[in-house]
Amino acid sequence: MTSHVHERPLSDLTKNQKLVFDALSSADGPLSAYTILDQLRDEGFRAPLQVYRALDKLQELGLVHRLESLNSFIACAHPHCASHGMIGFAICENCGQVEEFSDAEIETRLGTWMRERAFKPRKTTVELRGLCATCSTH
Amino acid sequence: MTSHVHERPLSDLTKNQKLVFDALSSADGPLSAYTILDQLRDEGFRAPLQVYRALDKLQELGLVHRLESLNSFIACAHPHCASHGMIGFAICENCGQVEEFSDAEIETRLGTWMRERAFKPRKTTVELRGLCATCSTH
DNA sequence: GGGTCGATTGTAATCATATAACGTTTCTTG
DNA sequence: CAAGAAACGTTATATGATTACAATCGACCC
Ligand SMILES: [Zn+2]
Ligand SMILES: [Zn+2]
Ligand SMILES: [Zn+2]
Ligand SMILES: [Zn+2]
Repeated sequence: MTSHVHERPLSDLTKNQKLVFDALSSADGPLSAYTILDQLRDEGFRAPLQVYRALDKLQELGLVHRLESLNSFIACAHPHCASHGMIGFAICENCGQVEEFSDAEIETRLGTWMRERAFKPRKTTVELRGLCATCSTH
Repeated sequence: MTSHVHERPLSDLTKNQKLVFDALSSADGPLSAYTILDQLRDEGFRAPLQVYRALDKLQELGLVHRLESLNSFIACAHPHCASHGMIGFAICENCGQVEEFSDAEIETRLGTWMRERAFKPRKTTVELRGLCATCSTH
């Protein structure tokens, strides 16, 4: 049954998808597709497409997010992000730390803007780049 | 005198900067760096760096914006965008149209979020991808 | 004019990110 | 089992961005 979006359990992930997801989950920051590829060479990964295909699926499931301004990927910090319309990221350009957040007010505001213009959203990107609290005081 | 940021008039742009800016201004949508390069071959452009260097400067001056989710660039639709902290783009994935906007409320909200966490912003990216009014009804 | 310094330019080589194309394998369902 | 859908493996290629180095230009001062 696929008439609506299920919460597919992690155990339903394929081998490659699980490997990529685990790599992202255990990382302490975002990873590029090619970094993931390198980390999974020992597991049999040979080509970028193996990573990109897994990433596509994981993003579809809401388990992974793409950071557009970094061309890299990060495991979702929340349980069920697929339900959110807007997800934001604060990215520290010094230490690489990424904080994921959402804000109902911003979501509403963007929703209003789009509705007024009959713009039908598919994906919303909000990325703040700068220095985190720790890095901005050093 | 360079003790503070001047509004450098367009006439102060160098030859390459002006060429790149004109290419973006006369385009009806965002252009990639390599598309710009191709368009400027007749003007003597030979290498990507000639484009990227001009783009860097133009972005610094607030005359051009980078669309992170498209890896491409667009001339600013407003006179003095450098003064805005937050600029948003609504990008139609069907026709390529891009609408630039700003929203004081969202800006405030993001500002609050960052201040509370002592996050020092350098660049804020807000990009809505989807279908414009025209394309979503066809 | 000559000297100096910073910004800009030209060019080649290289790195980094992402997809196309094609065939095979595995999973699911009837 | 048959048949379609999804995932996979592999090669080649497309697209986007930077490093490195030498040459040139422009503003400024002596
Ligand atoms: Zn998330
Ligand atoms: Zn930091
Ligand atoms: Zn602008
Ligand atoms: Zn459209």
